[in-house]
Amino acid sequence: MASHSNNGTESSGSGEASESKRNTARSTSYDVARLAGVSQSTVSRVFREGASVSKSTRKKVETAALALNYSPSQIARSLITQRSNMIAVVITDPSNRAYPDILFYLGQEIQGTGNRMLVFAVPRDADAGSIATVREILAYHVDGIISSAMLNDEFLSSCSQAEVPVVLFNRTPENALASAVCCDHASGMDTLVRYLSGRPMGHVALLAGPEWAPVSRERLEGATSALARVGQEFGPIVHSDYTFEGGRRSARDLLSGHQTPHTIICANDAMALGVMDACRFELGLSVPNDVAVTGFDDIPQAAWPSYGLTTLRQPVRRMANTAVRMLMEQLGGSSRSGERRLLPPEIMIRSSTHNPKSAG
Amino acid sequence: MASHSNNGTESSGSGEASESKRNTARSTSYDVARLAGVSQSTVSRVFREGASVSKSTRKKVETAALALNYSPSQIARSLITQRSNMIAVVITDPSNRAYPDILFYLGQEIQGTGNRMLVFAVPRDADAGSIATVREILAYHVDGIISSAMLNDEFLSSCSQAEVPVVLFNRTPENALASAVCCDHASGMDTLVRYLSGRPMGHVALLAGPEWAPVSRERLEGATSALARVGQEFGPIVHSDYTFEGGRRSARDLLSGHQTPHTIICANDAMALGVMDACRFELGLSVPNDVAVTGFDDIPQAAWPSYGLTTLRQPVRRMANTAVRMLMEQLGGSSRSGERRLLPPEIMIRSSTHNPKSAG
DNA sequence: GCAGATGTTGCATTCGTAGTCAACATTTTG
DNA sequence: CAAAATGTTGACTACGAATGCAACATCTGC
Repeated sequence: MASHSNNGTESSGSGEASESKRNTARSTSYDVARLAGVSQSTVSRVFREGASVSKSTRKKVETAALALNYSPSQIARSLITQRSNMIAVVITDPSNRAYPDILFYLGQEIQGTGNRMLVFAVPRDADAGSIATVREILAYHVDGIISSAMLNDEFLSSCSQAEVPVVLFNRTPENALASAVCCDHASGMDTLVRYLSGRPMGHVALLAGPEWAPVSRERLEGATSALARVGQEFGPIVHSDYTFEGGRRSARDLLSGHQTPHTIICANDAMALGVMDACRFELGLSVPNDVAVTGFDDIPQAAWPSYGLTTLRQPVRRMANTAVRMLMEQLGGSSRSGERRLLPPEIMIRSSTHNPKSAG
Repeated sequence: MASHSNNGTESSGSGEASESKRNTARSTSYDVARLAGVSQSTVSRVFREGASVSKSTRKKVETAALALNYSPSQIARSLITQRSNMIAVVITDPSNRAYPDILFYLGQEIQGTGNRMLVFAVPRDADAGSIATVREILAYHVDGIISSAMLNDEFLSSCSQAEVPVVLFNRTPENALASAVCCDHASGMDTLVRYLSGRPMGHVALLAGPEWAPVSRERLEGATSALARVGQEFGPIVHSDYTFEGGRRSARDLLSGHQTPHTIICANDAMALGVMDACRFELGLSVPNDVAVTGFDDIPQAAWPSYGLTTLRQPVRRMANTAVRMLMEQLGGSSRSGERRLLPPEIMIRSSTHNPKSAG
């Protein structure tokens, strides 16, 4: 079936002395035009939406294009149309286990809009805002930017000047130069605390992530204000590193003192599961009878029977969908920059906490 | 001569009168040239490696560029240099939990080479090889392709014709049109079986993934030939769906018969952990005393104390590094297409199997 | 059969940068 | 100081597709 080597018309002999200068392996609209016996403009029109081409001409061109395995160069097209159909996605911090999922879902959603995802990985969050990075991104003429790293004002105003809309992912901008879609960590913590407060909570300890992590900070603040709101006092606040091991270590510290907590609210699941293992296998404590534990994220293993962790599910998929949609709306002009969208996490009640229903 | 956008020359502070003809938001090399009082060629040279520019001229240009927030357009540059500095990465099957990690590490590695990752997500593996997809990818003038989806010959020969090297990721091509880097599932299974055979294995059952999944097939075949090689008979082969739940169901089926296995070799960790939970919490069996269980992948929770799953670690990070390096070598001309690189997985011996050392 | 309306097509130009070549400036050498 | 070698710069064109405009073809109504 692959007979597309030298199709008829013997056109190769028609004074093609240019054979020697064939340094490009790709065929161009001129090649197609010559083979189809039309002008380059016509070829261009065949490959554009809503251009005026007669049926017979279109057929000739399509046949020629197929024979030459031609498709219009997005690069050349971008240059003239000022649209690249590429969306930049900025990520940082290779150690953050949330990024693979975020990247993946953003890729899916961007693909769904007919655009492509161009990935920029910056070593650390702090570097993300640098002027070198924004230059590099804008150099690719991307149509928009979705960033899960914080971007500073200089970065954002460069984008604004270049008329490239920016949507921040789980980061809250301080001005209207960017839109944002975030998980509503505070309302999530409020839901969780409200549920927990259906029974006596005893001493409450908080296990936060790294102090510099914005997301951890939001979760921590959400938890403390929620606790204050229901009039619940709370004990020590410990910072750890978001890992399973860190959770274990912190649990040992927390529970070896003389005033041990009865409830531990953790800033992510990995730490919460570490806490649970430390309780059960090292400290001989029962979860939830001696200690209630909660997490955040709802990673797959939180649902496994051996844990059954009560946690909050960050709606990554919907957040990705929303981020991409917001960007598209701005590109289409039907929406302006500066919009904020907060998506509430869903509470997943499992066996690591007292279930009010079963407690009645 | 067309007059390019005049961003500089007179202080743009209040001179927004030229707003009307300001159709391009980005400044170009002409703008910089005018502001610096040099030619466009000179500006271009300043931004290229190893070009001959005098010190004073370079300074003038750099100052002007900074003032106009200029950086060379990658798009225009790609058009003329025939190099885009973009690597296409093809992924499929959103349900495969391995993809986020692969995508992430590939992104990191590609970034490390000074290139960018352009992501193409195709709905199903079968569509990946379609001619429409390859057209789309080549339209972006990508310098190379890394695909974790199988690509057919038509796809590969299109790439070959366009002189775009292809590296397959965990897929074995049938010809020399593409290179490949794969996890050596067979040798991994061999290592695992050799380790297991240090003691009597009893009845051995195999829990495979979906029948259509190439990776599952390789793991299964690797296990059966390794078992045959050590003279170990093996019992039923069950196909499941790679999930925790599927593992649980399969364990119930396998272990409720009258001839129950003493060793279950699973094609991935999720299923293996499901098997372990079913054994312990539903069937009242001890792991490893009644049943030994092994997995594949070494997902984080395999190492957690409550499981301690013996498994094989797919070296995703090194595979990503290798894939990118192979691509770069082909781009640099120091290597040709058709190369195969097999990276052996690392065996992680934990408590879900009898450890020969502790058994002595 | 003809004027006017509509539909198709080609020419020439444009997008922003790289790179060739020739002109000019500067330094080195005899 | 002249001649040659070297260094620096600018004019111009190529890359590949999109598009305004004009030319041409076809169709409509009378």
